[in-house]
Amino acid sequence: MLDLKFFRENPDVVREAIAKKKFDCDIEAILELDTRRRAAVTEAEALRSQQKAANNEMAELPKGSPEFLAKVKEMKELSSKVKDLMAQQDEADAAFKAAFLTIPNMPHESVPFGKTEEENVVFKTWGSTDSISAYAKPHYDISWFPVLVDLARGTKVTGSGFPFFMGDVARLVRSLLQFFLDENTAAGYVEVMPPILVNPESATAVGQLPDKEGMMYYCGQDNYYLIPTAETSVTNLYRDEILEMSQLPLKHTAYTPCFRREAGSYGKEVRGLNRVHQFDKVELLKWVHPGNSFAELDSLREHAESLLEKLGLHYRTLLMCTGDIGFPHAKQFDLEVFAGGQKRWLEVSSCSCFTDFQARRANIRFRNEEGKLEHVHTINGSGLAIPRVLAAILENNLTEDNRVRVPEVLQERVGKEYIGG
RNA sequence: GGAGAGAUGGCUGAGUGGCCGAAAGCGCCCGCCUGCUAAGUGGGUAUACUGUUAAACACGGUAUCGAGGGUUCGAAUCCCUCUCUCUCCGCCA
Repeated sequence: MLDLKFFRENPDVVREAIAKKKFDCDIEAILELDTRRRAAVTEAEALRSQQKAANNEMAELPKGSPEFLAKVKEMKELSSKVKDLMAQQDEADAAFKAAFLTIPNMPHESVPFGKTEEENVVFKTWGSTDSISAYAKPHYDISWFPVLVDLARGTKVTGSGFPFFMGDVARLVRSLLQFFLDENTAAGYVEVMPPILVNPESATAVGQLPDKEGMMYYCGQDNYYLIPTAETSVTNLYRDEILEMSQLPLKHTAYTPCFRREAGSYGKEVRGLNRVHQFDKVELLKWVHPGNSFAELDSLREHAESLLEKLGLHYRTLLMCTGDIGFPHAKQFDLEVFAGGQKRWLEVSSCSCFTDFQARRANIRFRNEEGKLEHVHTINGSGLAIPRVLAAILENNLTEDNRVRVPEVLQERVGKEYIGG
């Protein structure tokens, strides 16, 4: 969420900033709710103050004395008034808070203006189609693909979009995860294995509730959500805590399965590994000093990019335009790998800076140079998401004899130079 | 799942209806003192919201003793519900 004072004092700035995003949000109505809430607070507290003063007087009076009894009678009336006003205050408070939480983060000034994904800016391209095998084909068209990535049986066991990875592909997946974690650890990110179910408070803190309610799987019996990304649980690791400035930047990496309902998506876009409901991802997260956040975003992005480079995968980095960045995001880069068989770019990482938007919701602060409490800035990005990286490897490295050459950096872990065929 | 105990400020830990935002100790900060890191001594030491204000690190108010409800003129203190922690039993990968 935004800084309340800033919002109140600069509604025009906020209105203008979020108008560039695709989210609807009635600033006027929210300002109104704020005014109403403050009036309610002032009124209730004035009366409450009166009540407290009277109570202190009563404490001095002898218990059963006539004065005491008279006071009790008098106070009864005030007491019920206080109760009413407090209830009104609570109601006004709740209404305001709920509305305030629907305001998205403001895009950073370095974010290009644009209405749709068409207007994202290609920030960087690495490699070329020269690296792609002449025999490349869409991964789902490789003859042995249905055997080693068994979507049919996954559908039987769970539902569509829950693949079984088999044999050498399973091993390749595991190797990728280990490779990413090892690289991230070497870059100073401390490994974490978090819970993959979270409570609603955690989902709210990162901005997934109420924005993306329908995207998450929900365990109603216990009121838990399955995480759509490790960000959801790991960002909450330090919720309601005060960090030491000397700890910043705090860096973590986490492997988790991720669950996304992706309701309503069908067709070519979702064939094979392009979009599944459960997938594995390694995430990178940072908690940083507000002064460095955008430089820290760049270094995180560059690290994520280095992973693709080490795998030898042709990719591009998009600087997302205002109309395509997410609800809690101030700035966002997407990394897209080129799948040479499908001849499509597939998103494998999204690296974002949330400024203090999440930290405010999650109440993550640090003591700054002046000893005052301040919210940290949070940054995260995938490093990386498995299925589409896997898809690109399968497509781009397909050989004449229908096998797939394992990227060199993984060959030792996989124990083979070629798989499939 | 069953039985019992508990949850208080950065930490330890008092406090069973009013004068308790909360004793005391520790820690931390500021000052004094002492010819050197120690001891002693005086003071200070939460956060959020809100009002006054041009604005405040200024002054005032309210809230916060696990969470939510209730009783009462008044709740850290009494009652109910929930959550979590610990101990014992059962069950189980």
